[in-house]
Amino acid sequence: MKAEERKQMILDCSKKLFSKHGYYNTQISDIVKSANIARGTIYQYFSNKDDIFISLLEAGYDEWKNTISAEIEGVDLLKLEPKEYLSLRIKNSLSYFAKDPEMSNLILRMGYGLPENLVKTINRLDEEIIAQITDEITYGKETNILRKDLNVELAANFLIGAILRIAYHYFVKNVTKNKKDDINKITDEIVSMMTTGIFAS
Amino acid sequence: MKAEERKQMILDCSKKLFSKHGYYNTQISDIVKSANIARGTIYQYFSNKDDIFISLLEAGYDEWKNTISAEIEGVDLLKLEPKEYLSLRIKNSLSYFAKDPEMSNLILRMGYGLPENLVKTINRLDEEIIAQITDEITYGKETNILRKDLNVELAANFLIGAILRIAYHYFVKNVTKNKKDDINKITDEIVSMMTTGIFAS
Amino acid sequence: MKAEERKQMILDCSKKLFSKHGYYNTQISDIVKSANIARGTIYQYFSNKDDIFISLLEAGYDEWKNTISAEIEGVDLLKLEPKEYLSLRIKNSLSYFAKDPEMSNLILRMGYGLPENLVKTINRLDEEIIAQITDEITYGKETNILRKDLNVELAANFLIGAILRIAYHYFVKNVTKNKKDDINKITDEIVSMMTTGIFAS
Amino acid sequence: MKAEERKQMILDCSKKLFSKHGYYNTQISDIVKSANIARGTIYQYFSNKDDIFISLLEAGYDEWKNTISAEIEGVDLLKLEPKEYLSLRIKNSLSYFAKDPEMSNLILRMGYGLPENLVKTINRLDEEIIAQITDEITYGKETNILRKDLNVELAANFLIGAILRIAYHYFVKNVTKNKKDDINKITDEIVSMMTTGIFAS
DNA sequence: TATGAATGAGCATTCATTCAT
DNA sequence: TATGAATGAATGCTCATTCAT
Repeated sequence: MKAEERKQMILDCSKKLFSKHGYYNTQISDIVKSANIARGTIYQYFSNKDDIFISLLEAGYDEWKNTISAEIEGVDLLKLEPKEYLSLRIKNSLSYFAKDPEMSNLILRMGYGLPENLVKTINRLDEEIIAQITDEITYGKETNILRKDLNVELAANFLIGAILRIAYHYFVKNVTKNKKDDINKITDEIVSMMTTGIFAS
Repeated sequence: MKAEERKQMILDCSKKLFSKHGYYNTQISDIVKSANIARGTIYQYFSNKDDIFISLLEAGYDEWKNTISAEIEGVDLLKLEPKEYLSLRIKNSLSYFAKDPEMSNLILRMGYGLPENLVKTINRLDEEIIAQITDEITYGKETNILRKDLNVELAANFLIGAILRIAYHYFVKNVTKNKKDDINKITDEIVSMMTTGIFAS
Repeated sequence: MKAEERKQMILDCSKKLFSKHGYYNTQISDIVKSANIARGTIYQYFSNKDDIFISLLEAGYDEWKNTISAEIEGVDLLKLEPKEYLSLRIKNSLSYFAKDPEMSNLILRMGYGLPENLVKTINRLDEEIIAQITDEITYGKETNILRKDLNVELAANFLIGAILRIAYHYFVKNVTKNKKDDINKITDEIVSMMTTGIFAS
Repeated sequence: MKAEERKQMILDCSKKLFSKHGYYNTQISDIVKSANIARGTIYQYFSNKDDIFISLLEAGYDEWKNTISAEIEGVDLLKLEPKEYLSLRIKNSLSYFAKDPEMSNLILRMGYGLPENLVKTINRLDEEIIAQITDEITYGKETNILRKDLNVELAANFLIGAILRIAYHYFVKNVTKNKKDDINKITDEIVSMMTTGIFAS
């Protein structure tokens, strides 16, 4: 087996294991067993455990970005209907994630690298939150406040995903000084997007 | 110091440390040092390291849910303008996260529990994705496709948060059989929400 | 409750636990829970864990010795038939052990204080040895070498008990210089006892 | 050093230490120090501390059983005088224990696995019991009840070993319902063996 | 005398990485 | 280049004992 092939094989095995058991619960010994190579051999291809994980992530993000761009080549953005354009972009991303659930898990899941029982707890708590939102959206549909054709499950995940990301971006990663103002502005913008969308009329 | 106070103090110290260094890189010895108690004392209040982390998460989610609900009490949902209602709900959540960034970090950040250098890599890759989306939104504004008043940074995070969450929900957590159909349906729904919002006209 | 009564109650609880789980697997916290007293109280009656165990053993051995002697008082040794005398002595000891199995366990069992799975292993190995001896005694009876009325199970335990004790006494506890001579002499004496008994003809 | 040799060396070092200090007071760190290997190396050969101890016991019992059987091969049991046969068997066992006192200690000693001071106490109490029996046997000889040529020390250990083993077997391990009957029967059998031996006349 | 929270030394085990062959 | 035995720092948890109340 060629060096490049072998390196790729190690990455494939690692992806499976990291995705299934998380970073800390995947041991080098698991990887070498799965790849059917000797313990030391792995260090001929990667400088350490981190290096493997990072290689995977870099490759995953790269492919994601390429997937997004690739199919847009040859399409004149300005000739596309705006909605079609957005649609195309979203479809590309979703296709990428749908194609490779293991890599998607590495890129998307929260709390990877935690012990299994903690992950369970997190999932349970998360589901409680989603349930609450789901109930409200259902109620909104019944009372004719929300569109009858709204997919409740999807809308709930959409909203929670958007809002949590924003909360993390503005209040954890970049802590702003004037939070109160921010909250109002941010809220208004979200509401505005959820009301009239993002397109110019 | 009363037992309840001491337990709370341990939780506070743990929250700081878990939030800053993640689950695996926070050692029991760090916590006891920070709480200025003896190694064994912590096991009088918690049965193990997991228990501390779980206690924190449970409390955090609880407070989040209470924050959401609390201020809605006494408000007649049906008497509120739909947009006002949505606004109130979002504001409550954001307020909660803005108020306690450490807990927010535990609840919101992806990849907690990973070694610090991996988190750095993830953040870098994430930023590259956001940059790409940001560019496109900016371009969309310049070309009058998107609303001139759109906050680019916020819209980018909004979109990426919503889409990643949905990708995780449909393609990692609940793997569907007919992915192709799903992708199309999901995409249409997202586009629809981003175009005409979620409200009944 | 009087101090003396309470001390006795602690000893009773300890005896049960030590007998059931061994020295190392009986924790002070188990004892205080079982005795329904506070953690610190136990140290008002005993200086430490060892002290409790030793107190139990001392009391047990004392009672054993008393049981042996007690019923002999008033009996003129020389007026008793030799066999009756031996019989009385053995019966007294057996009665003592039969009366208090928990204490007997503390005094008699080999390997107490070991983790449970080790004890299991020891028991298994011991049974294998006994099985081997049992087989031989059975064969000896069938071939008319041994008395037809011999209780096989009892004889096997009798022999193994006697021999192991002697081996321990002469070769572990008091290591002798001239082992070869010793082995021969010891063997002869055992055979002699097993042939014509211990009594003067 | 070959793998098999190294494993054996670890076992040898462990045997010494377990025999000297007992199971609980022999630490893994003591073993690795004594074997002059790294802490982790021991776990390449044994899965845990128990495993080492069990390996030792299994090997010890195996060798014991082999020692017993080995030298009997080629000897026609039926052509041997009964006493010679018994003699051979006992000699074999004693030889085994005399040859390897450390292993013998693991197999024979009561209470291994207890803290050193407890073992001391047990030994003291045990000696008191033996002293009492010794005294009586001496008296029996002086009064011509017991054979003049009886080795007092040996006979005392013989009797106590046999009786304690039987007590443990019948009253601790297999608790019988009708103890009183049992005691009488057992006593009679013991007395019978100590009077006319085990052989068919 | 009784309490039980606090203590902290002690220990088995894990696992990424090295390096001689 | 491949191997896999050896390494040893690191860590969560236990539990007998103390002591202020």
